[in-house]
Amino acid sequence: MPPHQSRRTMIADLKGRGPKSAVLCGYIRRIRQTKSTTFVVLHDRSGTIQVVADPALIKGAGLRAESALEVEGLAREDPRAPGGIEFDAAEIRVLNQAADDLPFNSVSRLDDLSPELVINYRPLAMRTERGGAIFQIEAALAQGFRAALIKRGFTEIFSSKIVANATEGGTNLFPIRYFDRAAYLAQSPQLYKEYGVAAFERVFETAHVYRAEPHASSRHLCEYYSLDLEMGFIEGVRDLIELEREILSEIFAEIRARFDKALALFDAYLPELDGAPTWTFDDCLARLRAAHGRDDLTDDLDPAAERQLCAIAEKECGVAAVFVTAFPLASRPFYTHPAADGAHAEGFDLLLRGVEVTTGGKRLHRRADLDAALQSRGINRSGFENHLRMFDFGMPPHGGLAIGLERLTCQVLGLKNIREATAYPRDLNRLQP
RNA sequence: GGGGUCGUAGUUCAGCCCGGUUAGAACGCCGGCCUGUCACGUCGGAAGUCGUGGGUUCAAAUCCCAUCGGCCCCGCCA
Repeated sequence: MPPHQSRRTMIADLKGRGPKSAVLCGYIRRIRQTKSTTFVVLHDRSGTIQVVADPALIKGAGLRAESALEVEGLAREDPRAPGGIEFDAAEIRVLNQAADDLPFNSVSRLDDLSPELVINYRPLAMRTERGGAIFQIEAALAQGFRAALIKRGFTEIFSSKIVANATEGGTNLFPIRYFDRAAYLAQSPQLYKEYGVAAFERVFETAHVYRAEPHASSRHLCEYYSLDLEMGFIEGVRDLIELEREILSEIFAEIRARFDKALALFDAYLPELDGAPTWTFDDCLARLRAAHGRDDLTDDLDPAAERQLCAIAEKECGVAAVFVTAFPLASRPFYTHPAADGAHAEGFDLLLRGVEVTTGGKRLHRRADLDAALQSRGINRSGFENHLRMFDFGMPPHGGLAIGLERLTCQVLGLKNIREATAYPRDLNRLQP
């Protein structure tokens, strides 16, 4: 432990230890004054405690919520204190005074504030119980993804986010200047994941990806965090669906256990995905026609259909999630492996609680097939020569999937806007903080 | 990108339709009082270029036009 921390005791370590003199460091959550006593609710990363101080001790110190303090004193049990333990302050040092015009504080309800304000003051918002839990749970989801895959023999890769070509389609990339050449921010690690398969069979990457689509919606960002995996020697899309079922169930179980208390602050939903059905795109259309009389969908689902399908799945199978397979091939990227009928894709989406959180599928693994796919889509093959070469050394049959981390966090916690699960969102208008 | 809606103290809002005294409230902030609070209570105070620019009018937070921004829905996707 570094010397400057050696005197400090974490608040959580005071519980059940009897009277103990200590130095606490933390933030003020609340101040309550009476004539004889001032109560300061002090919070550190481990917990919260009521500090009891003589008014003379803090007279003129101008204590305010959110200020950073160091408090020296004695912890003791007291039935009058919240939590049964409190801290008698002998000395209080203000390490940094908070401003007197903060728009909210760490005990505010973020729901009562404008979303914009919450983003502009993100670190302060994260100091609230609920606002902090969102990002701790998001971190746990990403960490759970990595742990589940490492356990299954996947190797983590770190691909460049500066690329020369589009991987999915050419219209939605952010162009950047790379010295005297044109380059783009990567919209997906797709091609690099496939190279990873050629080397390691199973790889994953978690990183930001960039989409220059000027959409204004509650579930899109120009920069989002993608949980990506790719695996070799698969037989079909079922291998991928079963893998995702397993790892998500595993991650959700871990989060239910670890964030037991925090989850109560949300409309949380972390189901076992064993029961989630797998329906083909045509099955879905039939169900939507039967349940909602819809006959307006042809090549893709719309947001209303995604909500309706999850509701149907919940009713039929008890889980508000659906794996949708066999989308029409034309709506999928060039590297998509067709299903046996040639018209549909050997791919899938996972709809969770009404929103698409995953897209995955089997990829073309033979150079000639990729070449033909590029040609039939009218994509200029000259930029892909180097890419196609990577398929010349025994690229196995393979496939993979990508989960949008912020979307997953939203769906799991019942958040309404993806910006709630994005610390520093990038959208059409926002570039700061 | 299309449609809808909103922008007034630090914050959340009322006022706008039907233009007219010093633009209000709650919370927060500052100060006083209060034998231990725990959303403490209580008394007082400070705090607003009414998003921005233009127009109509004797007079604009209020009406008109433009512009910028927020939120919701759609398109598209993770």
